Amino acid sequence: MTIYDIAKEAGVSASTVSRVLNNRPGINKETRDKVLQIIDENNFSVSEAARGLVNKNTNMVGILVSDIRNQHHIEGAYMISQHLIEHGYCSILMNAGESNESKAQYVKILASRRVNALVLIGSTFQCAEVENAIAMFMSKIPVIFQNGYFDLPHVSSVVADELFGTMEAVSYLYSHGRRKIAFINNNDTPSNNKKIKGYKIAIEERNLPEYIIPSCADSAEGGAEATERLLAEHPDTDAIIYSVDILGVGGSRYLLDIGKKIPGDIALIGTDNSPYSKISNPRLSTIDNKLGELSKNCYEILMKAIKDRNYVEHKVVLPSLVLRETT
Amino acid sequence: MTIYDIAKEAGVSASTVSRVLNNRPGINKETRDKVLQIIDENNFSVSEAARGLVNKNTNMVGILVSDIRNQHHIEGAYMISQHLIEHGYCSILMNAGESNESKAQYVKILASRRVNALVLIGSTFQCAEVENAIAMFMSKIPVIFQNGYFDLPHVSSVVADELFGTMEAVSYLYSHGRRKIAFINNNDTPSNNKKIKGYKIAIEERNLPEYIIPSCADSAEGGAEATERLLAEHPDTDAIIYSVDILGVGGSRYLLDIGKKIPGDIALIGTDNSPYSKISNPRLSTIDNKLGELSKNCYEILMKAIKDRNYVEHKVVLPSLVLRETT
DNA sequence: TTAATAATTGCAATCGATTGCTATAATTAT
DNA sequence: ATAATTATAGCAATCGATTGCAATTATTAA
Repeated sequence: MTIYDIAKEAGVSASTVSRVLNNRPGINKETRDKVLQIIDENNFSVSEAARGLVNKNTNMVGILVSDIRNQHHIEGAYMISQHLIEHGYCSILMNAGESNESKAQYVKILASRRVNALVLIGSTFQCAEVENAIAMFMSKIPVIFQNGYFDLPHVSSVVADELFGTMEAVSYLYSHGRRKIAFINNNDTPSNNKKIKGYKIAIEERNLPEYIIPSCADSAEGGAEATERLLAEHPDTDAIIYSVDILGVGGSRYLLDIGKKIPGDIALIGTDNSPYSKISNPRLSTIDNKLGELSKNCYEILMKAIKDRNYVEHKVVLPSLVLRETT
Repeated sequence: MTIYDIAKEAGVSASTVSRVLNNRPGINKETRDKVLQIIDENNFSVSEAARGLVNKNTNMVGILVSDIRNQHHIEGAYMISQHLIEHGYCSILMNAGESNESKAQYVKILASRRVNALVLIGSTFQCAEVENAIAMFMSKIPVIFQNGYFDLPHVSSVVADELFGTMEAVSYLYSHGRRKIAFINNNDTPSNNKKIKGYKIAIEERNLPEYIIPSCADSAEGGAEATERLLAEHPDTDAIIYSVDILGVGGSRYLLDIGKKIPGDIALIGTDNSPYSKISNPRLSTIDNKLGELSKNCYEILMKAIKDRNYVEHKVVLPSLVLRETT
């Protein structure tokens, strides 16, 4: 069913139907009502694809998420897509896959769909492949990168200063008497690298020993296992910072199981202030990277950029410590 | 940049470019290479909208999720969209909003985008508004409803027999000596109603008292608060079934805080075998509704339905108990 | 050497909308 | 009653692709 079918039934031309559909002036009320009635009777809905073709505007925004199963990412994507819908835009939410090549591939797919803007959520997009894909296929449309940065003139960014966050955590632990502060990392991402860097700087500043577990599975089990590894290597550890909360949840569980007191023997700080940190037992202290605020900034920039294709902004938000039962 | 621009630069017609783009036979290798080179030099990507217009096929599938922040929903959506991508389809993932009207509205939006199929994830879609919207605007394309059922000839469904699951939980608790078994519900959804129904049947069968808390906030705090309410009303409660795991996590926390032994004094069973149930302390026993299996069935049906527009299937999967530390 | 066949490529219509311009009918002014 | 103006509605081109059919050229057969 097309506007021609509607036109025929209503005894008018397709132009008239189109004008009714778009509330254009200069249509007789009777004609308009008649057309509206036929549209309603036939459950007709306009093809956005055809409309987009002539308008050169798809009203679609691509949201690329590095791991859609990540609570924070999805929360950000959720906020953005809600706002988009309210403004008449439709969002194509995609999970970008593991490899850099596949991530770049998704950029190309969204370019083919001619999205009006692109939002990247997740630091793992920060790689040459994606940067190139954006430079090649998305150079004409606004891009907002949440949690990462590209040196491209039309790409806005919103990042948490994770280096600062981790430094704050070390600082807090130190000021409460901890001297053997460890860092347990899950995987190698630009975001985690910043955390490690912050940790190293803060540790070095205070002449403390560096206890780093560079990688482990991204799960409670992984956190438990890494904590076990850490203690085997450095039994005198008296504080642990985890690169993500879920590791801390598993870690605290393990430490309790082997009879350690938390925070008596060992203090624990996770990262991200995730739901896990709130419900874990004991409740996990955490570095709050203000992901909510990040997302909020992200869609605010997005909205401005959609209106004004040349709008670009770079925003940094400062993390803060949330102290609960593990410190 | 369009195929005409490419054609001009390559000194051929647009038809030729199109044939190269689609790997059609009957093009001289030299011509093909030349065209490919120009395409590459210009970072050209085909407009899927224009392509979809003539092919009457958008290669897009709509995935409507009732709450994208729900870990299970998003996991299902993730699995489906991964498979779609592998098969050359693009998925439009949308969060459908609270009200039934807004949910129906989203169906219409996706219809306008001319998706090739629609996946509904979440029992809350089971309402007249959405059913009507589908009957009106999506009557020609396959629809797969995960976790709910519509009496429409072209709508497939995949559901967990939650009634059975809750009955099993009661049965288990009863056979382990519990006689004051309560049910705590978060919100009023078709899915939860089935759980309550199963609870009531199983309770009645055994002539036990019905302890029901009909609603509470969908969070750990909500679960704690509801558990407190339950005990105020029925201090003799010796087992609780929660409509979702997160309530049980909050509940167990509260019970521990007031000095109850778990499972000594009170046994706890959550629902859905979510990550929360695995990491909570103590680890929560749960009714596993096999959401993973559900999603797997869902995309299998989806793939068949995309190939054969008339394919319809109704699948029921049986939940099972996962026993951990709270029973 | 000429006819027949095969290999390439282009023309033009089409998909489902939108819109500038023109044509016609209805009003109002003179 | 005629001219000028306004209100409506349609024609046809356009957006960026795809494809059946025709046209041209190259190749092979007779």
